[in-house]
Amino acid sequence: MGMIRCTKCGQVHAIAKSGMVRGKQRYYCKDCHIYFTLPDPGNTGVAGTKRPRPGHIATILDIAKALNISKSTVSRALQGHTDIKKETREAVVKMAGKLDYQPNLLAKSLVKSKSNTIGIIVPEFVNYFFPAVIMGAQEIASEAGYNVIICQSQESVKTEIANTKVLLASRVEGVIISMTRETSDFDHFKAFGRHGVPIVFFNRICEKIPASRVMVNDYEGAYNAVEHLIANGYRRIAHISGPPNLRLSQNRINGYLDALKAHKLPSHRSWIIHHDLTAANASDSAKKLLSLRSRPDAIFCVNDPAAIQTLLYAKSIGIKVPDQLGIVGFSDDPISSIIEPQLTTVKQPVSEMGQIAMRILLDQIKLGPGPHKPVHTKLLTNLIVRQSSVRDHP
Amino acid sequence: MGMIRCTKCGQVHAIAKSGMVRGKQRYYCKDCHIYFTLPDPGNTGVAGTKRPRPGHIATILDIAKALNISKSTVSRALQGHTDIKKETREAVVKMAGKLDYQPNLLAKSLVKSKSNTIGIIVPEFVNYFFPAVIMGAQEIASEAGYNVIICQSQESVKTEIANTKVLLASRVEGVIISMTRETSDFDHFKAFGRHGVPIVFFNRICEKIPASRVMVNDYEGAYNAVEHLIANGYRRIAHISGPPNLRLSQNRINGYLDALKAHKLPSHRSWIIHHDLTAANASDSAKKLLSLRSRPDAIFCVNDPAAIQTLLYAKSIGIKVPDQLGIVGFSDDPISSIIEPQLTTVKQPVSEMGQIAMRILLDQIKLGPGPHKPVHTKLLTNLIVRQSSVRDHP
DNA sequence: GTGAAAGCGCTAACAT
DNA sequence: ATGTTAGCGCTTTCAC
Repeated sequence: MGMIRCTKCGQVHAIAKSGMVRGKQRYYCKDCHIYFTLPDPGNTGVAGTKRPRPGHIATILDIAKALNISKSTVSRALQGHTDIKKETREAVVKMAGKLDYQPNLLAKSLVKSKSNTIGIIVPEFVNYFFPAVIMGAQEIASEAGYNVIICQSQESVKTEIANTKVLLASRVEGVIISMTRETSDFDHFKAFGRHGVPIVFFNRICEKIPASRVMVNDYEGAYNAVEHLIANGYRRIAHISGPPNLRLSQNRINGYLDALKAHKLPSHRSWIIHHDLTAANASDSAKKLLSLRSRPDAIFCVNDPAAIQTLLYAKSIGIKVPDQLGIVGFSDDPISSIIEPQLTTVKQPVSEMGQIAMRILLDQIKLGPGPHKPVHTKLLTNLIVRQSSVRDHP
Repeated sequence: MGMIRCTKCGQVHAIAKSGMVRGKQRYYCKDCHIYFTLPDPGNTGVAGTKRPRPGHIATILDIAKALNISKSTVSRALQGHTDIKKETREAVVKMAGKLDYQPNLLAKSLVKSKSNTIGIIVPEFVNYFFPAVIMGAQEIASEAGYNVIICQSQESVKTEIANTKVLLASRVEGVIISMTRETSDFDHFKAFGRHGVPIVFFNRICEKIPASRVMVNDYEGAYNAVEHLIANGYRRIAHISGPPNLRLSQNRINGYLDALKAHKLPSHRSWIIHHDLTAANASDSAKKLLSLRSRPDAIFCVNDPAAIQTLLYAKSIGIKVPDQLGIVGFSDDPISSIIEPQLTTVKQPVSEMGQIAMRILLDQIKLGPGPHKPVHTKLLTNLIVRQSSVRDHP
């Protein structure tokens, strides 16, 4: 073993290498039965005074060393533990400030097996709806001391699956989801359940998963909207619907159909068009409907962006709204009150939706692991009557 | 020590308690010099076969045990290390699936001192602008394998400071920021620099920090907008500006003033109103300007939401746009092309702004620690002439 | 009231 | 090709 001498007996003959400690070779003296490492050559002063390289972020250990106390004490002081001497706590806090200490949430989450993080998955960010829901949700989460990771699935199942992986890997404590328009396989959502991570669906819910849901009364909202059109003298009422696999599309169609039925009005297969919720596609759908030989005199749209495209298209080809065509949307997008004529719409409580979804989720988290009874919340919509559906002389 | 017997010699007299291991009491036999723990009473089978309690998330150790290999091998197999036997890798992957293994990013980030996470701080989510920028940014981040934590400061410095703390604690590798309208103290941003976390400001930049910036040519955009108004015969041109401490407000004011000066048109102190960028406040500002004895015949607005409120207010009191009042906005919000008359606006590349900010940030991260030369990017705007500023007979 | 040490789940350097 | 071990930064028994 060369010139290594035991720190106790000074002998050289009985020394063996024995692993590494903090990057330094550890030796073992077979005579003295002791382990030791060589003192740092470049640091002949007090042992362990290794000053932090620049760019090093201070840890509780740095604070502890600086104050000559243990890191447990520092940890306790920083957490506001009661049984810590007042002066000690003050010294720790002061030193933390001096060393520009920033707690490491990753380490904390790891040791506590609790990330204090909520995941949110939404399909897009383009329209008013989802950012507004997120605002509401984030507000409640912050109040409860939770952070939020927001994911956009971009209406792609593949991305949605990737999102769930990231959230799972980030050990979120719960997830709020509005699905992709094309999601029809739900295994990736089930992974949350298997790992005890509660889910709350909103708006675009998944019925195959026993999870909590926040929706609006889509059926009644649609029913009222169509009834309103009927009351205003419209008789040939068409519907631009959303993707057929979304429950909200089905509910709104049913409300639409039942309102027609209740008033003994005809419904045609060709008067219902499913579209994919993109703006371009909505205006195509409007075009299709308005080129029908049996042209509808009113269109109820699954959401405001579709209604707005419909309105714009009608105007562009010289169809007068509301005289020749009545239009009602769903959501109350800010554009609705600005476009001319102003859009009649079924207003849904958007920000509240996010708040309530988050409250339900936090409750489930508080209840701890194990499956809980899902909560199904149905918020109320109300019809905002504006110009696009009201004729002076029906 | 009661009835505890040494696992080697079977004696009882020389046993001492010696700390805890994995929740179990460890004992020491003074005769044999060995440590041991008692076998699990409820698990008399093979030692270490403790099956996972429900709700337990599988770790690499679980996979390792199940396959009777070491966790390093599992770790390497999962990372796609080259020097792993093919069969071993396949077995590991298969078992990972069977055990529903989900990697723990917190642990990985901790050990690698690399979180693969970027932070974004924006003032709000209400208007089109910030969500659109975030979309662009997130797109680039995902491509590079980075996750994003989005924070809303809600135009509150206090919240903004809290946001920086969270991001720092989450060990984000970089941050993209658009400041609060009221941010005038910048210490909380400096913390990022001190910890080697690069920042990129966009839109609402901070000049007191030597960080990268992404902006548009605010001055030229404003200049062109005002020159366009002048070309259309407007002479008494007012300006609804943003919060005075934002650089973009100053730049746009300067462009406005210089355009007036270049064309020898008057500028009045009372024709420039600062507002706080909320919708309600914008319409107040419009009201103020339009009640002036020397009423302006055109208004250039710092952004589209303000221009839209101005337009709505003018219409509400019967002022004809563009005949009696010319209006130009900034941004090209989707509403601009829908409102009537359609709004002339200085279009800025919104999504690109997010993309470029993220690219710059990722570059700085790649360069590693240490201060780097900040990159200042100025994107080009272009004037979209619509109806709100074009008179048939100037 | 404080310290010592185990351990959260993972990676990487070293040893074999 | 695989195992052993230390350690990322923190919390939390347990011991004194």
